[in-house]
Amino acid sequence: MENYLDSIGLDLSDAVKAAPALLGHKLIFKSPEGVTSGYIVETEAYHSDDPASHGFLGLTKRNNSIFQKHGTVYVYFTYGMHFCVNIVTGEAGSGQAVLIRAIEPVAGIELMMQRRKHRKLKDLTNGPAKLTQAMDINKDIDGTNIYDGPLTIAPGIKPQEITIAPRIGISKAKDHPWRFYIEGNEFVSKVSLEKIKKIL
DNA sequence: CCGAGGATCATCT
DNA sequence: GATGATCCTCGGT
Repeated sequence: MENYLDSIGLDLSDAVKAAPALLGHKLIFKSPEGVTSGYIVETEAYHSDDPASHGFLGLTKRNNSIFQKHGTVYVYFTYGMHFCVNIVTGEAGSGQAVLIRAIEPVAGIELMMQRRKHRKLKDLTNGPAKLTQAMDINKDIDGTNIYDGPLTIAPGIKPQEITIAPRIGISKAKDHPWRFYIEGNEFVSKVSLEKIKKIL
């Protein structure tokens, strides 16, 4: 057995398959200050034929890593102050990824509290830019790989119920129901009124 | 609880 | 010059 990811056969061949498959797994980041981790409770898929995907318009300096092999970490900076982290999926060059939108804090909570100005536990990592702030994830790890980089995936919890809902925070292709979250988890950024369907 | 508006800058047109 | 895969504060209900 090579590592955990191979052992569970995590399917990163397609963003829409990988997004729900990642739910429940533990996201671990080793920073110089210490290790922080949390269960992934909310994701969004960005497919290659998707106008909302950063890979849609082709290769640029900023999105280079979304065109690398699956498992590559793609971090981008937006709104002048925020970072968001993605895990690349599919064939190299296809330009698709899964955005990590929220996690449930597990380890390094004190550290995350400090970085988040001692906000309440529930406001620590319930949003894509909040979790990167709490874990201190930035452009430095853009292009690293979850198989051997500082950001990795490990065993976590088994979701009892997964809700599929429209993506949020974007202006294009909002209609694609490619947001996934663990139903009932209080660290999900925003519970949707429009629940397309539920799967186990 | 909820919605509106501001912050702030890399990237793209 | 405009935009954005967001967050926070503030004001109303």
